[in-house]
Amino acid sequence: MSSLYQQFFAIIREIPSGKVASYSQVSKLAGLHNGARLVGWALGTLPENTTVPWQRVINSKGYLSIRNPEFSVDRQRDLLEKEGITFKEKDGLYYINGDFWMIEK
DNA sequence: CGACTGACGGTGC
DNA sequence: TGCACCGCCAGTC
Repeated sequence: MSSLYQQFFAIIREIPSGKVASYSQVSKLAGLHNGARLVGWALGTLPENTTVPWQRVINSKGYLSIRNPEFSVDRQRDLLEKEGITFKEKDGLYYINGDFWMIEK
């Protein structure tokens, strides 16, 4: 595990319930100019039973773009709805309203 | 060791 | 408005 992982995970753990952050925002907080892909890759290495709130990290458009079967979109949406976040649906894709960003875009 | 890839994003056309 | 291209860093082949 490189310290970069720890950076990402530490930041993600600080996202409050009911709020979300984008991959880009997380990477910037970790000191990278644009490490969005890295954040996604790092999250993909998490075990299924991780304590990291991975569901609170989404892409900058507000869409859930997860593809990993261990962490499906349905599961992510379910977890976030339990935290009070509401979704809209379009063409089979789910996206948030825009009032749930931990950091303004 | 080089090329490719990834839960992405910004820029440019 | 939508799409193609490039960059970000680490891991794998």
